Amino acid sequence: MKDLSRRQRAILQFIESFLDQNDYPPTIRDIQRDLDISSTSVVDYNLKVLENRNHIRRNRNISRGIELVGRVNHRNVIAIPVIGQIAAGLPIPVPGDLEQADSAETVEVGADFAPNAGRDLFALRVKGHSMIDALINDGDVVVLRQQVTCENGETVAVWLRDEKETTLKRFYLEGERVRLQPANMTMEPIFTPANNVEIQGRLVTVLRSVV
DNA sequence: ACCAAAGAATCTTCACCAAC
DNA sequence: GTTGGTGAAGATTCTTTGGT
Repeated sequence: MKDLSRRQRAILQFIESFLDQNDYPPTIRDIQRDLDISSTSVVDYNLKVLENRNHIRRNRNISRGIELVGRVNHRNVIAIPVIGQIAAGLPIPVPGDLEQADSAETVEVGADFAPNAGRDLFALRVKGHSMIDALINDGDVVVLRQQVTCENGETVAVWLRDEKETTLKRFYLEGERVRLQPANMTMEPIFTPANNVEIQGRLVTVLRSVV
């Protein structure tokens, strides 16, 4: 905050209080009017500075494309419990006991990411690089919707009874057997009898941790 | 400590564009 | 025409630096 001019702090504060009062960010002209600035260029200049210093993000393709960095708008956020890990060779907790899952850890995603989300969402932390073929890396969190059926082509977490493994793959039912297709085309799909497969949930989104 | 010069940061004016 | 936004050019203010 110390690296900001008085005007930049005022703009930042205005955006914050505007977001509190409304569910959408202000326009450049809103800021200009409220702070008694004579030109939109001043606002734009200061927004650029704030953007460079990582206080805000801007989407210039859309109107009202200002976003505060590091601020969560709780009205539009869903907290999802991280109930376990997903890794080759390790079973995952059954997402039936969501209620009592002592998931101290939760992840927050924007409501836009998971429309119509209810209590049926859960998250798993990816352990190891076993799913790098699905562009999912060690430490990422996958958000899944709890369900036992799915459409062909959907990416799902499946429990393989015989192998005692959980894996995240694209699901194709082909007669009596199931093809579990990795995202990476150079990798071989897994074929397994349909009754060996137990669908745990469908992939909703992947949260990548950038450290 | 004081002051002036130089450079950086900030602001203004004006013109312009695109979408509605 | 209105709204939301950008860009260029130049003016003003602030900060730093160097000389005394």
